[in-house]
Parts: sequence; C-alpha cells; structure tokens
Amino acid sequence: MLQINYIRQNAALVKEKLAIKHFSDVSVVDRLIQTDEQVRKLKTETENLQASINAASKEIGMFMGKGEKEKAEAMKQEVAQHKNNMQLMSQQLSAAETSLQDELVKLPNLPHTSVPLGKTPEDNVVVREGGVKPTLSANAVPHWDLIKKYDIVDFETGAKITGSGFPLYKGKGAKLQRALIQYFLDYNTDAGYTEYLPPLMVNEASAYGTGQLPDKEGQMYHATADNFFLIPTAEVPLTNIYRDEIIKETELPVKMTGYTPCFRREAGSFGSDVRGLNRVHQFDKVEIVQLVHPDNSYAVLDTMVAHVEKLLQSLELPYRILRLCGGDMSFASALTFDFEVYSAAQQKWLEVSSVSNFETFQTNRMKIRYKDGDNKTQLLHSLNGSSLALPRIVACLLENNQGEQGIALPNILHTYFGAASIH
RNA sequence: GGAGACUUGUCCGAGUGGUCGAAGGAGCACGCCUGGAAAGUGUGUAUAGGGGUAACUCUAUCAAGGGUUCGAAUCCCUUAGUCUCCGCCA
Repeated sequence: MLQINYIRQNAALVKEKLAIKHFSDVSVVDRLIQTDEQVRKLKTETENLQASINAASKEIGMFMGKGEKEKAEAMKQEVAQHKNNMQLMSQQLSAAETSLQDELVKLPNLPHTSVPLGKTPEDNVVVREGGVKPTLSANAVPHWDLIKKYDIVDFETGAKITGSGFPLYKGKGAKLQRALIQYFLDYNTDAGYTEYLPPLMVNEASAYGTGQLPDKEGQMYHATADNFFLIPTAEVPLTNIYRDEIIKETELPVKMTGYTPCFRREAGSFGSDVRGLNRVHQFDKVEIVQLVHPDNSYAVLDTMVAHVEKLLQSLELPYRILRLCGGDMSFASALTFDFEVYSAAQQKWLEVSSVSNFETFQTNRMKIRYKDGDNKTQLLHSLNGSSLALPRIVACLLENNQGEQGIALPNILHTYFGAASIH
C-alpha cells in the first residue's frame, strides 16, 4: 500500500508512475488527496472536542472527591452537550477514513525507474540468456507423453481424487519432487537463508498483508467455515512472520526460505497453457524472502537474481531473464525479473521464477519496520523470489534430457535423486 | 466438541471505576564509581496519529471489537489466543 503522505507530496509523479503500470483511473489520486485533507481536518476537530471532554471528566472526578456534588452535576450537563457533537463528528471521521483506506488499497505499487514501458508480455525486456538449447531427435515428445511413458505423474487419477490440475506424482516422479525440494532448500540455506515450514492456510489479515486481499480472493482457495485461505505461495506466510514487528537494525537483513505446496485456482486459464505440468492448481515451490534496509534493496535484488540464476545453471537448463514491463508486473511489485526455462519439445519458454522488490508496499500494510540511527521507526523493504517452482522445471528436465536410455538428470541431482537417470 | 482459568509496556509483574500511559523489578542506553571489569549508583527507556519552525502539545492504545458511565486496564457482551480437565483423534 502506498503511503498517503508520499502521495500528497508527489501527486504528479504518482500519476505518471501509475500510468506506466497501466492503472486505469488516475483521478483517484486527486480524490485521495481531498479525502485525506478532510480526514485530517475532522481529526483535529474531534480530538479537540475529546480533549475538552476528558478535561471536564477529570474536574468532575475532583468535585466528587471533594464532595461537591452540585458542581459535578452541572459539569455533567455540559459534557452531555459535547458528547452529542462528538458522536456526529466521529461518524463523519470514520466514514472519511474508511473511504480513504478503501481507495488507497486499490492503488498498485509504483514502478521503479528502470521498469520498461509496455503493456503485454511482448514488451518485457530480455536481460540475458544462458545455457544451451538442446537439439532433440525427431521422435522427441512433450513432457505429458514422457510422464506416461515412465509412469511418474498421473493426472487422471489426480483428477479422480480431487479435480483437474491436481497431479498425482508416483514412484520416480514423487522422488524427483523430493530430491528437487531438498536440493533447493539446501542451496538456499547454504546462502544464509533460514528455513521455515509454515502453515499452508492463512487468515484474512495475512492474505491482506501481502496483497492477495482485498482484490484477488478469486485466485485463492477459501475454506469458508474458518475463513482461511490456502496459500498461493510461501511468500504469504513467510513475510507475515514479521507482520507488526519492529526489527533491530543489527538483525538485518532477514533472509527466509521455505518449501510449501502452492494452491491457485487459476480461473480463466485454458488451452495449451494448461497442458501437462505447464499450469496446475497445486504445485510445489521453494521460496526465498528478504526484509532489508531501504538503502540497499536494489543491490539485494541483484544478489537474489544472481542466486536464482546460479541455481538454474546448476540444473543445466537453458534459461533467460526478463525485466518485466509496467503492464505485466504484479500489483505489489516495484521491479520484477522473471526467469524462464526453455522447454525444448514444446519449443516454449516457461516461467519458473519471479524475483521482485516490493519496496515498502507490503511492509506498509504489514507494519514491518526497523529503527534507524536517529531511533526513528522506518518501513523496511521486502523482496521475494521463487527458488524454484517445480512443475515447469520438471517439464523441462524431462523434455530436454530425453533420450534412448531414459531421462538423463543433471549431475547436481544424482545424489539427491539416488540415480543418474529416470528410465 | 464440553467445562474452567487466563491474556497488562522489550520481558516479569502490581493494579477491581477518577491526574493510570499505567507501581515495582529485570533488560537495554548513557553517565558516575573502577587501573579495567563486576557489583553499586544516577538518569533515561512504548507505538501510531493530529497540530506546531521548534520547545512542545493533543488524541488513541493494558489481546481485538462493541457496550454501560461525566469518567473504564478495572463493570457487561462478542470474538481470538494461551493453559488445565473431560471427550474424540493422527
């Protein structure tokens, strides 16, 4: 959530930046500033009134103490008057505050200056490519055929148990998931991230904190009896660990990692995008999250990008890194790099990680702060990224490494998987 | 699921209607003491917001929300959480 003080002082700039994000109604900014003015005016008036009521109450207390009942009674009459006004005014105030908050929450984060202009995925900028695209033999097939051939993922039975998009991993397929999770977590903890195994359902306050609510509830599974949401990413529980906390500057940066299944309704998706493991409702992902000093969040973003890049290199997959354009970035992000791997049999780039700096957008909602040198409380910056999402990595490993002898796995996985190939 | 006890500041802990933002202690910070340290000792030590150039001042906050009252940490209601006992259960 943007800070109203910032909006008030930088109205023109805010409008400009919202336009880069293709936010439709820029006039909201003017309305916000108006409402804010009204709120502050009402607030001052209400508080002054409250102050005089408080003072009168104290006097009544003193009169009562001295036994001067008549004087006390007289004062009570006076206070009763004030209270009527008070009630009216505080109703107006809370109405104004509610509308301010409602509008404010709808504004997306402002894009960083390095964000490319553009509206669609085509406008994203390729930062660099790495790895080598394999040359497949003529009879190479996509992963949805390979998983059947080796009997490692069973979509039909998953659909029978739950519904479409809930894959059932089996045998070597299940073990490969376990190997990848274990490897990714080891890789992250070696880099200084603390491992967590968080709750997979969150309450409303948590979903609100990372920006899933109020607007995107349609993308989460909702357990209505208890009003819990199944997490769409570990980012939600991990970042919320520090909700309403003031972190000592000496404890920065906070680096967290965690494996969780992720649940996404993905309403409206269709076509070849959803074939096989390309897009599913439940998938495994290892996430990294950092809470850092505002001064170095962009340096940290670079280290996180390098961290994920090295991980992809170790898997020996062809990849590219994209700098997302204003129109393709998420609501809460100020700058995002997407990682895609090349799925050779589909001849398609598949997104496997998204690394973002949210600056103070999430921390403002969650009140995650630190004390600066002057002992002032300041908002931290939050960042996160996937490291990594599994299904498309698996799709790629299968497709790119298929051969007569089976699926040859990259060296790094041999020990984790307990074999060099799936056959 | 049933019954009960509880939830106060960074922590422990007092406070059952009137200068209580809250005693006392611990911790922490700074100073004194010391050759240095410990001990001792003095001072300070919440958060958010409004107004003010500032000193400062006002408002809110004793789990959360609502109510009673001129006045609530204190009384009432609702919700959440913790603990104990019973039931059920991996």
